Amino acid sequence: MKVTIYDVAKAANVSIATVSKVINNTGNISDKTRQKVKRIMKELDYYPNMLASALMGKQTKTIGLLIPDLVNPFFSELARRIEDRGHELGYNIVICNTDYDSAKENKYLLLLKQKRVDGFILASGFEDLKKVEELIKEEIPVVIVARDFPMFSVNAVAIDDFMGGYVAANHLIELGHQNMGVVARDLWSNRERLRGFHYALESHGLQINKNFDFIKDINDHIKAGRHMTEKYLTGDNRPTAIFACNDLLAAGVIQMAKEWGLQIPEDLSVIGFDNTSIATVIDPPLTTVAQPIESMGREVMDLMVSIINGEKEEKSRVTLLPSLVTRKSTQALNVACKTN
Amino acid sequence: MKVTIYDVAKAANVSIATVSKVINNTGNISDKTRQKVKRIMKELDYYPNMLASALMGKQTKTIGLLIPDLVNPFFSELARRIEDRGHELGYNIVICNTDYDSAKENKYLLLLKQKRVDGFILASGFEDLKKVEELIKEEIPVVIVARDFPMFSVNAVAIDDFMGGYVAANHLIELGHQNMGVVARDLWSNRERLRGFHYALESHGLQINKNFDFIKDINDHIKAGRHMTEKYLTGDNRPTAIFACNDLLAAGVIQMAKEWGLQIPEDLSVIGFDNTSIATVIDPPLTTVAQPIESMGREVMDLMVSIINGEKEEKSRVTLLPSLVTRKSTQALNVACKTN
DNA sequence: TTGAAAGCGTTACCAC
DNA sequence: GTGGTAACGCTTTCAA
Repeated sequence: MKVTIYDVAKAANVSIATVSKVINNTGNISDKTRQKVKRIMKELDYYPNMLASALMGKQTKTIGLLIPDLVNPFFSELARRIEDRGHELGYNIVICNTDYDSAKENKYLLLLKQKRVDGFILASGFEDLKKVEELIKEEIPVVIVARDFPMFSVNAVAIDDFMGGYVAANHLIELGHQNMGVVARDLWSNRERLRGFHYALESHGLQINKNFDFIKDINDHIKAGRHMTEKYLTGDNRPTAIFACNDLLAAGVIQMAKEWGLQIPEDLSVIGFDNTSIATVIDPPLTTVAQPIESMGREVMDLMVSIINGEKEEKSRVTLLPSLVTRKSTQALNVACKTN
Repeated sequence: MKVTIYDVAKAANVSIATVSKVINNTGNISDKTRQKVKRIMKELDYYPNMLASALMGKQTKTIGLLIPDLVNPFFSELARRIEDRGHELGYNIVICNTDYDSAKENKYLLLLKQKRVDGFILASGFEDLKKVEELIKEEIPVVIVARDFPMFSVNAVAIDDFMGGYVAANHLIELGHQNMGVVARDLWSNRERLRGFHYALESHGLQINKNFDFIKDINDHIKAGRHMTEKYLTGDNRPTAIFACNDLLAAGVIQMAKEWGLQIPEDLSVIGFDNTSIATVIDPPLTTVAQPIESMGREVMDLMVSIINGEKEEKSRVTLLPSLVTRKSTQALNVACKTN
């Protein structure tokens, strides 16, 4: 059988209260007994049952992470950074792939509440915010990450998506592009990026390509990027540059453009978003708007822990700034292109 | 405060024993009380505290997954499939990035044992097997996945790595290649793949390129692939084909070869391993030896659950078979190449 | 068909 | 300094 605090107490000839105190470094106990108890614990290969201590009101040292899809490199990298920081701080991460499906979100939420996780980090869609409000009402720590946030008070860390779109647009404008397509999903963050993109264009008297439409295909970003690109290329008034709202979409754009015999960036400039590892894997290496994924992971975990420890009175929002990473997939508008 | 089974019992005018029975569908209770209790649970928004029931000997419905690195697409895809199947079966997954670091492995193992996870799935390196033996001795369910296994009795699911290497070699041999390089790490699975590769070559009287060496750089597979490729390209007796032991390494190989002005596959055939999502993202699309990641995830989780439920008397091993996925990065040896 | 009570492995308060 | 003991929220026998 498992060895418990009783076994240790008996073997050390002390009470369980004493053992508990040496485990937690609380109370006053003589150095002699402390040493003895520690020795016995080693000998018996005893390790405390955290379920029991959590039942007594201690933390479970476990955080639930709800994320749309680990296969998406942005999220797997984010998950990795969150887990890294969690590990440093003594927390384990339970990972949940939601697929933007609110039924799954709810199932996970309930299950993890039953397991008494110390808090939730939500990277998921959560277009429906009732559940988030519920958590807050139940006083369960929540932090939202990597999506922009609702109008009510909630802890969050995210980048300025509006600015990200703005940066992307300015880069293309500086390169002389005037006819730009966008590939985006109908999600909050993508809408914000689009808004920023629009904003930059408008201040230069430009508009995005008429053939723009939000993509519907949720399952496969690459396919979606390909599909939307085809639409741009078959349509009249072909864009000379495309802004894809994430790197995966951009990969699809590039694939399809190549299949059409276009050269990137000579015939079409492509800019992505996220700066995931695939940006350097595809050919040409992708110019993209970088999210500081590592900092985001760190910040969100730090924020979570400070909330758990009651160090935050007020809700707080951390906004990180995106930055342009220039690689080879964008270039100045080639005038010859206009004949297309 | 949290609502407990006592609150429900009081509100329903029954004992907590009765409430417990309706929660677990055990014992005999009249339909009338069952309905009443259920109604009250809803009204009070009651959900059972799983810590308490786990303390009483029930499962925690949580599995620890130790994996080297979520950023590696092979592992993130595997983790996703495991989590998917776990979710279907009512289990949550705690994810742990070990970076092949046995100190981290040990920390995670201990921590999760304290949290009384129902079992461990080990995708990590675990070249040191003492810890695995310890788990088995403690009768904690363990399944090893995606690495070949030690000489002692342990549950495992993996592909036949030897055969994978063999398949890769045969493909290249059929294409007429005679001078082949390999890019591999000094890990069990890679060694097996290499052994299979060798075996196929030898039965055709061939040997791998003399410049072969295991790569040491652990952090960055792409960089490692690039580096090893450079070695092959600068050395005399240049290979006409390269077998990279995973897709990421293959991506590095292709990058470097292109930088040297080589055309893939005209000047150099490249074959990868894993068939992760990046195989279709890079250019040209990568010919690779596919691991059936989805099946692996499913099998490993199913095996884990059957062990937890005591349905397995003996240890079992599931060996899945790799298969060749032909894309554009390999082609028949171009005779003109030999002048290189 | 229902309920009382013992126990799961801790922590924390209060005596001694 | 140390120990007894009442929680924590649940499951499970055993009586009623």
